[in-house]
Amino acid sequence: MSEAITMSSSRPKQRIYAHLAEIASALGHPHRLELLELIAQGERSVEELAERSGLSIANTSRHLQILRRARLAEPRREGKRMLYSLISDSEVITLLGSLGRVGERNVAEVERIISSYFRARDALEPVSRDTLLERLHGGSVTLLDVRPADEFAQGHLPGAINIPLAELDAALARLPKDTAVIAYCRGPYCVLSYEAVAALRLKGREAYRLEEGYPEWKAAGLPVEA
Amino acid sequence: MSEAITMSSSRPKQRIYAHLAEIASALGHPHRLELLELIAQGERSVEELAERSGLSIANTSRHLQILRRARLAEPRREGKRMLYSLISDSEVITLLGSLGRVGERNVAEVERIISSYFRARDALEPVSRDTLLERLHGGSVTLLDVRPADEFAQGHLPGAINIPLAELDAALARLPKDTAVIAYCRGPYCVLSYEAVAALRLKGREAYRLEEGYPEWKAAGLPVEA
DNA sequence: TGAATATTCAATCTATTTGGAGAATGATTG
DNA sequence: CAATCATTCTCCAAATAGATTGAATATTCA
Repeated sequence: MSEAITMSSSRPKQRIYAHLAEIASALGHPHRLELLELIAQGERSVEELAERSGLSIANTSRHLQILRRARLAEPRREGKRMLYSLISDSEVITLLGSLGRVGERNVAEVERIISSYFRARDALEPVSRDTLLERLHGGSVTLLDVRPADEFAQGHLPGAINIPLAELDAALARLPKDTAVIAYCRGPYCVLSYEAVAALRLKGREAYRLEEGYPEWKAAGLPVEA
Repeated sequence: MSEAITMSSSRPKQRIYAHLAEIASALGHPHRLELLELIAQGERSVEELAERSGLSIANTSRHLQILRRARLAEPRREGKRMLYSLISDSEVITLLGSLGRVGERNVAEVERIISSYFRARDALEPVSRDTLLERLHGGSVTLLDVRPADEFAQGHLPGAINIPLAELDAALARLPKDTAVIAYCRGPYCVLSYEAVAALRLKGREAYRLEEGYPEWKAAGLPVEA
């Protein structure tokens, strides 16, 4: 029997798989996926991450340690704060994108949530990156970033206007009335842009949602403004 | 405070992340990564998987249930056997590839194992898919599949000769003496082809390792033979 | 030193891994 | 059709690992 060989009980492979499993485990908790989405916008302190994710500070810190040990994120100290960022942002964002694609394709409920919430029938069908580039080139379109101001400040799509979702009603005047609006936010599962589009449509504006967010744009190597 | 909005405590997102976390958790154990590598060669029964992974049947079955609930693999019944296969093989293989790339890039020890074991200095530097295609086109190269015969039978690269690693010494005659050999096996971390190359070089043959395996080739949409 | 941030600890609760025993399912045979 | 066999799944029990909170402990700044 060639079992000893066929069995592939090889040391180097198993050591590699042990590390890869640690990375996958680190992605294996909803809170950590959300933390990664937040960190992907730019470096952020533990306190901010706790506030935006709704977790306690201690728990946030604990989760961050796990991301850190798996080499997905890394902190740097700035005064009393620890600012976390992704380690190879574009590789990590690609990995998260791939995870999402498997979910959308293989898990019926994910597909259901996406098509019922993020891709409403009619004209809410999201705009792809290529379509956006085309329409920006054509001219008459306003690109709207609805993330909080500090996330916008750390990087955004070239030419985008920042109006955080909470201020959208008050700041409507800053959006040209006669051009279509394309809104984006943190990523494919972030609902800020979805809600912005709904709100704008209620006001009679022509609005669409970009199907990806700032991190994916940046990971694709497209130019960003800071 | 716009916390309720900024906090992104949105239902649809959290439901999606719960599913994605389940998928990631399913990848979060070395044994399951190895099972996936085996399943990626083609459908396989619980017994075969247990034998090749070195796990007990009960444990193998348990792990397979987890892959099943995460919608990464699926069984079909054939007589008394349950044959497991990947659900969207090319998406799943892409995900595994992306996981591997993050590991190679971010985890120093993974990079170390790979370059010391899989990429020995000199001429053992692995051959890329493009190089393979080029050299196949050029003619004088023998493509060698060193996986077990049943895996070969379920699909292999066009024109490949199958000599399972265990039989390599005995079957040396089947390899043309004057052309270089490029060997491949189950995937980037599979050691069969590595050992085949080492063995062939001991016999004075010119041999190289393809840096990817059959599943990656197939997932890339390239033609396969069965 | 005191205030602000982040990490670690202790405690608790829950989930995962594993082998072994046995149940369930489907094939085979008398 | 019953009896038997092969294969897979489930349940059990013990060990291990993970998640969460509040309290205690660093670390830095003023």
